[in-house]
Amino acid sequence: MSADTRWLSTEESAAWVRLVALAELLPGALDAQLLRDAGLTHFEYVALMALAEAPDRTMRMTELASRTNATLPRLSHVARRLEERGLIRRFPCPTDRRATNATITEAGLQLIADAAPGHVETVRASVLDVLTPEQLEQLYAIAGAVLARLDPDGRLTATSCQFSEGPAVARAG
Amino acid sequence: MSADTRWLSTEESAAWVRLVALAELLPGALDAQLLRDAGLTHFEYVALMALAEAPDRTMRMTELASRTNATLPRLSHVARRLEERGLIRRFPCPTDRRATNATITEAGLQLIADAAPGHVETVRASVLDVLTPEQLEQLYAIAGAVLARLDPDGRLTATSCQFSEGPAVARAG
DNA sequence: TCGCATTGGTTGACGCGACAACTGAATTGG
DNA sequence: CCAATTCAGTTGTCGCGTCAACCAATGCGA
Repeated sequence: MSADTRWLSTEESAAWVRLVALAELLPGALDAQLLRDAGLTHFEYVALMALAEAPDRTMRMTELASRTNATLPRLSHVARRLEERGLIRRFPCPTDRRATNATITEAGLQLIADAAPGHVETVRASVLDVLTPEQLEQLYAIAGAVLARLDPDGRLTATSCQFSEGPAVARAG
Repeated sequence: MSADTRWLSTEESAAWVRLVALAELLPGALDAQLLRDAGLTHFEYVALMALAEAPDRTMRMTELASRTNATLPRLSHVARRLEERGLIRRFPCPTDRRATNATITEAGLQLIADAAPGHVETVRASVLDVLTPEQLEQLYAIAGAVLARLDPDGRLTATSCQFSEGPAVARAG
């Protein structure tokens, strides 16, 4: 154990404290709005959105877990609840009988289509609209660098949980 | 309901996805290291550190909750566990008999003193050391802007959970 | 000084996520 | 072609955080 710890400078400490506060408060804010307006956790929303954007609206559990930065047990629990609510369906994969495929139902598509505008509004109000275009780019780079450390193998880091030109639902519906 | 939702641009979506992934993965990483090496949640660590740095190593529950971005019920539960472990003590405030004061014990001071180097090491390895000084400044500004939205009244946003020149424990012990 | 709203804090119930254990299917090595 | 390992997924248990309800003390208005 090295006794020569490099303690944090004032600037480092200040930035770190704010990042920690952000990481603490952001998830709660997202959950609060979505639960209130759509009865969905932010994680559930992201999972449903990922399915909606997938080919055939279907994805393997493992891949869905990767795309949503979740462990497999966690996804399994969430999938059971979503299935009980009729928002997704699960069925064994025909080519690999170990695997399970999940598909979003019409009810699920409808729900996220209804939830999307309010969610995007919240994301804009709480984050995107308070940043300049340069800051947006900086955030992209900074988060990318940190994620490279937190998820070295890059197996996680969902590539998409939003939309550039409207929800996939609109195109797929 | 305004039907004219401003969907996310490609740049916005990319930055947002990374921020969400960061907020999802960072807390788990911090908890994992601290639990493994010190048997403490990151939240418990922050709370103990706040007490260690407070005058008389004592703070009102309400203020401690503010400084740690926590709700009062959450802090109350955590405080009970910490007290059962002998890391803090609670006693009624003499001047306001509604209030409760919390004090960190010697055992608590010892524990965070032991835990601090490893934690700082993790913070450096996963975040600080992968950012340039400019990025550190950018992160400070970006997180500040977002926090102003998430916590408009500014009641939360702990001002310190780290140290510029070594842990307060060293000075106070 | 009485009545009422507010503040400070605790408690209990519930839901979600982590972890470990487990099942069954596929792969690999001899 | 069988044994051992790995992979995909589910389930049960436990701990933590949220919410609502609650109690006690304080402040405040009339």
